[in-house]
Amino acid sequence: MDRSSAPLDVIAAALRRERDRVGLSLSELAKRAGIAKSTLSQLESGAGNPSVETLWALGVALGVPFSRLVDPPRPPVRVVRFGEGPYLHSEQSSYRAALISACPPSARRDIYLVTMSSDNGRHSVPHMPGTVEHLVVSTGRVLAGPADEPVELGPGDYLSYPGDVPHLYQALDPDTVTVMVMEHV
Amino acid sequence: MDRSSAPLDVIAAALRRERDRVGLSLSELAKRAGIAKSTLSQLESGAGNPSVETLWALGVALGVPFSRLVDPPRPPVRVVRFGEGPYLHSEQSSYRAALISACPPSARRDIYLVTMSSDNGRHSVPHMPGTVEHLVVSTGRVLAGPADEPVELGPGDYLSYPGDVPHLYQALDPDTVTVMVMEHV
DNA sequence: CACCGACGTTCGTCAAGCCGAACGTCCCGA
DNA sequence: TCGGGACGTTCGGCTTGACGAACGTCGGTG
Repeated sequence: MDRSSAPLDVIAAALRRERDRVGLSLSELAKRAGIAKSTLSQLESGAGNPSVETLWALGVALGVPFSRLVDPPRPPVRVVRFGEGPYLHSEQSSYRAALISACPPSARRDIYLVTMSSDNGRHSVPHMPGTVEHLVVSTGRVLAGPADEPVELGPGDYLSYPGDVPHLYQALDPDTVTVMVMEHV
Repeated sequence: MDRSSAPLDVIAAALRRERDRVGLSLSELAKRAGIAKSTLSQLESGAGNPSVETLWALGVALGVPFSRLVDPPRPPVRVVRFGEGPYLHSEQSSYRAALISACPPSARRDIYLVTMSSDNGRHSVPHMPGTVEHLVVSTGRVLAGPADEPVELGPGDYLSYPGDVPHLYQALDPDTVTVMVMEHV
């Protein structure tokens, strides 16, 4: 089987990391998870390809969500000043979306700062299946949501909807600003 | 092994669901994932306990993140009007954080709308390990970040930092509003 | 200094995942 | 009506994950 993108070594690292964060010995963790310590030893050394149940049991015993074991780690402090972000200009002139926090390798969300100076609106084609969009309006009024049931929003309002269907974003005032979280699941 | 909380049936259901969402036949999906269709057949029928590699390959072939296969489903459209959220009042009077999008059962982020009318600031104890906080300031100036290296922010500015260390949030102007995404992994 | 317990690793056995091949079913076109 | 193709399921085999037992190492103790 192709192991190029396989998370086996990531799992190995995560197991070690989480285990000594919790402060458990290998033997102790194995006992709590109900698996043989030989098995755990091999997994932590990078050998082997655990079954879902085995990994699940380890996640439970460690008190961490399953996903924590299959993709990695830790972020630094990061600041993006207003106007600094790498802006994605649309061919529709007035729309600008700044990607202020891109999805790290296997994370699950992007954060955009969307500015729009009123327009006939922006229609978006569906994104990846499972995507969810979250909007929080900062300034101005906005019409957004699934193409067949858009919602009008004002400052401070929040809206979420599936991103894997056609949807739209339309400024109703000049100079609107919205925070958008695109959640990839 | 204890199968009470094991996600095997969830996986089976997810595989079927995702497969016919994508519109692939069992044979076709097996081919693309590089696994035997007999294997896939058993998995979809709920039998068996796939290895991580097998499940990973299926996730890649389906174009869905790994986690999508071990925990379920889909969100509706949801709106929270400004001021409607369930506010978490702090003992420090001027701080209000509205949880506008709570973390679904096994998701990975909460979204808050934080309003603060200037104060001597709010110090927060560390959250769960692995937590990351993201801030986008809507109005006013804010001093926020890890307790040992806070950053001053203005409207539109973005900041992220580990949430599992002591950190602070302090309004520098009256009536500040910030969108905060608390990411649990 | 020898003993004992806890640690993590290694080894042989058994069970189970994964595989390819063969099978039964359905549908469409000759 | 028959044949071909795609579908999903079932059946031996080979491979490999998971197990318990035994092992070498380290620290603390009588």
